[in-house]
Amino acid sequence: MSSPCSRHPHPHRLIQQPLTELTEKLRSKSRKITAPRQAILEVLRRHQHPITNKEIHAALGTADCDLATVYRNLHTLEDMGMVRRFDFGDGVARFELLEEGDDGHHHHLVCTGCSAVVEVDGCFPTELEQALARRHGFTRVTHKLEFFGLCPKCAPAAPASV
Amino acid sequence: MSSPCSRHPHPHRLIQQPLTELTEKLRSKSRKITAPRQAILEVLRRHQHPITNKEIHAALGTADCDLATVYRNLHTLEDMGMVRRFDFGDGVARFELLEEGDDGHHHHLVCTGCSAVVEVDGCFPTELEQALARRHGFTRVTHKLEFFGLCPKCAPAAPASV
DNA sequence: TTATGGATGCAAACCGATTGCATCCACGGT
DNA sequence: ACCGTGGATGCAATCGGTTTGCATCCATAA
Repeated sequence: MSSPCSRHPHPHRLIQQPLTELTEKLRSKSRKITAPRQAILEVLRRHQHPITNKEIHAALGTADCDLATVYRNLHTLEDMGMVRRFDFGDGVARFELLEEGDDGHHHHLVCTGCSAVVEVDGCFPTELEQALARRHGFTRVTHKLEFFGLCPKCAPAAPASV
Repeated sequence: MSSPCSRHPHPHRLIQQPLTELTEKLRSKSRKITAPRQAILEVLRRHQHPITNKEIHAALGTADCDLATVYRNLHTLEDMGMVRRFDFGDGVARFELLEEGDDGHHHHLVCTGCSAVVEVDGCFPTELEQALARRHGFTRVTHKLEFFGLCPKCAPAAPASV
């Protein structure tokens, strides 16, 4: 359901820095290395697709902590640039752990049937984004872009059109 | 703050069908033409940028109705294809009235400072979207895309970079 | 070892949005 | 022009995701 596409690997999502390296980053910014934080980072490390606060909380297992703590820590990690927040338009925030030096800017292809997620490499409208910024005098322009569709498994019985 | 760019008009947002034509569309789908509905359509007609339920409710004036009625009617209008829902990522739904025959697919450039909105004509990643769909076997692929940045008025005192 | 400020647990609050239910009224049928 | 009916509305309760106030706890530096 959420296995990466084998023919078109997305390496930036598969390799992950070890936990110690992550906690070291916490230490370097004088944030405390607590049990909930380590557990949350461990969960994030194991997931290559955006994951919700609730899913993180559920995946903590024995290292359980309060849901509010999960929310607070994801804010902290986001502020520190260690995770990136994604919005699939369903009113639930999702997060991905970032590699060192990666700003995490990429997009997803989400199945509207089963919620399967494909990581999309590359970013398209960069030139158009700059033209847009210039035209309207905007600065620091970025964008949010996500794709939605039906995955092969969820394709309708009588396939209509592409 | 929200005046359309004069050098690059966005006609699809400026002309609007008369109210009678809108209510006629309601009648044709056997929905009742009620006072709240007319008032809501009138408000939508006057706004060329996406507007929230709460903003619509506030703009009703004398034709006031319950906020829940606004929510319900926007669902109805969306189902009928008369309005399109947009998501600026702040957890609040926004709506635009659609022209006859327009599916409303377009994007926005939103100022993160003052929330000014510029309508963006044209749609970019169509070819890439199809390539993406093909590659992963997805069908009926669409996308959500919105741009964010700082408008000229909100540009920082010491401008950094584009 | 200590003290100190950040982190946590718990519960309440918040906010956009939805819904159950009684009442109301727009509209087709007569 | 009048009825009857089912959709529409008002009101209040509810829901789900998220945030926050506060007392307590504990990771870290001194």
